[in-house]
Amino acid sequence: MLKKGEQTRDHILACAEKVFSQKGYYQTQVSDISDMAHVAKGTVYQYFSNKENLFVTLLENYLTSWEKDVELDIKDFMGSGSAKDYAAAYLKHRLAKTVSYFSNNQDRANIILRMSLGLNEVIEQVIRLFEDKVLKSIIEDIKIGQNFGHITKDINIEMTANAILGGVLRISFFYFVLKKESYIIYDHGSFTAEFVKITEKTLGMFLY
Amino acid sequence: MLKKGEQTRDHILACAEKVFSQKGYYQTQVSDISDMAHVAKGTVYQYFSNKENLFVTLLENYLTSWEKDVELDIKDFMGSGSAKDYAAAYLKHRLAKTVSYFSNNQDRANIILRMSLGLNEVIEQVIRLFEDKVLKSIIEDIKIGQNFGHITKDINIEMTANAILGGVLRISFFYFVLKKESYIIYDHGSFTAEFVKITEKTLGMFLY
Amino acid sequence: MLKKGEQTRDHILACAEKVFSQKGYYQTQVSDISDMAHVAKGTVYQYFSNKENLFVTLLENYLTSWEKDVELDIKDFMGSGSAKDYAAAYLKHRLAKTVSYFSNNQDRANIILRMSLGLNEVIEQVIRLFEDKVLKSIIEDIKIGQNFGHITKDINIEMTANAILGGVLRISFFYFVLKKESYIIYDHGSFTAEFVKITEKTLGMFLY
Amino acid sequence: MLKKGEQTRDHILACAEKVFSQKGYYQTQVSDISDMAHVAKGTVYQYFSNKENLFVTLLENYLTSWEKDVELDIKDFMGSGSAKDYAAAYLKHRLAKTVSYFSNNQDRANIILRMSLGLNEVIEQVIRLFEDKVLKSIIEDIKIGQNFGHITKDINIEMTANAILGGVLRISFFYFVLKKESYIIYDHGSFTAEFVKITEKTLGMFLY
DNA sequence: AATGAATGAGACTTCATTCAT
DNA sequence: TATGAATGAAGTCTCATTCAT
Repeated sequence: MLKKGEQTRDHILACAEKVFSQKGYYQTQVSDISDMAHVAKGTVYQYFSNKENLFVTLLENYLTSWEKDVELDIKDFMGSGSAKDYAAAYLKHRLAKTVSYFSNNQDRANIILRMSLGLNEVIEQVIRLFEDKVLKSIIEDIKIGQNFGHITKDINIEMTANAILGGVLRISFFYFVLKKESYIIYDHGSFTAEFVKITEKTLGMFLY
Repeated sequence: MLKKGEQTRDHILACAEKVFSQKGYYQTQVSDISDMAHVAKGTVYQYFSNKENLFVTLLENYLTSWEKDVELDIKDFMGSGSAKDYAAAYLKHRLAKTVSYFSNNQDRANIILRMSLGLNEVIEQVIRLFEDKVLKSIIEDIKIGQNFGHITKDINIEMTANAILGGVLRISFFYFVLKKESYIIYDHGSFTAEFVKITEKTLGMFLY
Repeated sequence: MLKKGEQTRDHILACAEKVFSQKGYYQTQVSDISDMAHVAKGTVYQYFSNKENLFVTLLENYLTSWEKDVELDIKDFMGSGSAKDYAAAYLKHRLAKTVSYFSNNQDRANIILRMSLGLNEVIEQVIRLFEDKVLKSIIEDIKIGQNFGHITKDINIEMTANAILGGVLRISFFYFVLKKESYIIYDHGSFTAEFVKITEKTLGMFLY
Repeated sequence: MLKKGEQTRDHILACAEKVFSQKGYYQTQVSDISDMAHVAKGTVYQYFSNKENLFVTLLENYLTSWEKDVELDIKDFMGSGSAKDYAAAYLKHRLAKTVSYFSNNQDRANIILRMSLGLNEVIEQVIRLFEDKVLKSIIEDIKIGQNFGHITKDINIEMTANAILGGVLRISFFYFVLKKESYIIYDHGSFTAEFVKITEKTLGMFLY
């Protein structure tokens, strides 16, 4: 069980997420957050050295939780056939998890995909860390795929990885932030399946 | 030849582009712009009702100039073979032009792809207009492709279009904003060719 | 006892009264007020949404305090003879109280009688409310006087009421704002008596 | 006939009167005036050293024109009976003329009665000059009346003069600025007659 | 651990005035 | 005589941050 202090901190963080997602970094005032959290402004400063630190804390949590989310859960793949099939399933898994990651928390999606860009150097650095991590994981996955033979070797890995990252981010933003209503028509499974199919084509998987 | 007033206005706009691109919207002060333009702060307000209006004017100009840039220039396609070939060339043309659009002016790329996001409702609306326009043009191009037969009909058009838009934006951002140095290794033609190739795969063009 | 916040607010209001009275609305800066109050500029904005609101708050307080001041205090009239005498005394009371109201606080007099006029629509409205209230109270008193028989019925009530209102305001302005030194020669009672005598004549009281 | 320059100057002055009357001194911008006059802002400064000077010029013109208006036009009184009657008629004449003065130009009335107060020391001084002049003329008229015997000697001249001045100003303001619609019900003659009747009572004329 | 009144640097914007044409 | 683009001092207001309680 969390101590009183921890609880307050987490509550402030949760409220900050909502407010930042709605208004953006510069347009939210610390008082918006403290108001929503029903604490005094000063209390926010007991847990976070300043507004930027509060925002960056959110972003860092996102990075951590994304890494945890896309980690392979080994039992998902037990007994899934040949090594090649295994590797393909692994890629799908990671793509699906990343999409899920955004669809599961739309404030988070909005902050990462829209609200964190071009703010200032400190924040920029953190968001870049996030994108780098995702980009590198895609690149790694592509290389694994090439080794296992379900992805051809004649592609521009970096550019393709960026194309896929762009696709993930844009589709997440489009369906989970901009057009929530149009996302409802999908069930989660078929939505992900569609997305994976598109990505497979971009990667040229199974085309031979 | 432009009148004095027009000249000043355009000069301010050009300086604003540079400053906004470097510092972002909220971090640039009107005085940064007037300083760079070597005019008094008040002069900025003779031409633009406020800071937001100045920024929005930039964005609106971008929309207009993108539309003009991707317009088909008929002589680019003269004697390009069958209708199907023609249509495919047309799609490539528009993709290539959009990528060029960003590579040709990096301040512009920086502003559109990074600095305009999540600022406030008015600005958001304009940037959304931009993205909408590009998205719609991709959707239209896909449909044309399907009619001409070089794009299969069994794809999720909206999601695919978003994947491609995401790819365009991310790749532009990555190579023209983030990693300028890594872009230099490409010549423009081969860069575009790579990009088009990836997109063709995403679209499943010529795969039958 | 007042809370800290209330105290500060009242203190700011008191200083604002002094400064507005000395310099007028547009010529006083918020910093003049905060300086005199020995608080930061921002503190003024904690209690008043803007400069206009601060000024209007003053004016509204004036309206309230005038109403309270001219309210009949019943013990002032106990045992004062016939109904007619009573009614006449009542009128005198209210005239005297209004004059006193201005003589008791010269900053207030200065603000109401000179500094609030022609400023802007919001402020104008409040000051008009004040004048309307006083005018209506005079009209009412005249009608009562006519019913009791000490004021003749053959007068133009509205114009007479305006003449009296103009007289009250001008005399207050002249003796309490412009020519304070010349007011000193009067004691308060004889000054008021003189004023009431003039007004009685304007009203044609007791002329038959 | 006026020269071109004189014409422009007068035209600016006329427009300034309208705008100052509508918006008040601080709320009107020099550009409001130049716009209405269809001249450039710079042109205003060819004829008036600054905004204040433009306003003061208006006020000074008012003073001059009032003096001219209330000057005795001797033929109005030819053969009007006894000296006493003559003197009484003279007083009425001046009161009536002053009321007419305001009713004839409502922008002027608005500026003098409302828009010139509490602005700044220079302007204050001019408006004070105006009021002083009118006050003195009333005082003088009262003394003449006392000499001729139609005004009693047992009145407080200064206070009475102020009461009358206040009445004139307030009634002018009320009927010519605030409640124009209610003034229309009067014909000018009967309106003035009512007003003079009230003033006579205030002065205690003919009460013996 | 929490409060919230107070701070004050600094942002945006206005507008009377100037001056080269 | 007229113009209107340019100026920049000065004003209002904001809001992240502090600190005594």
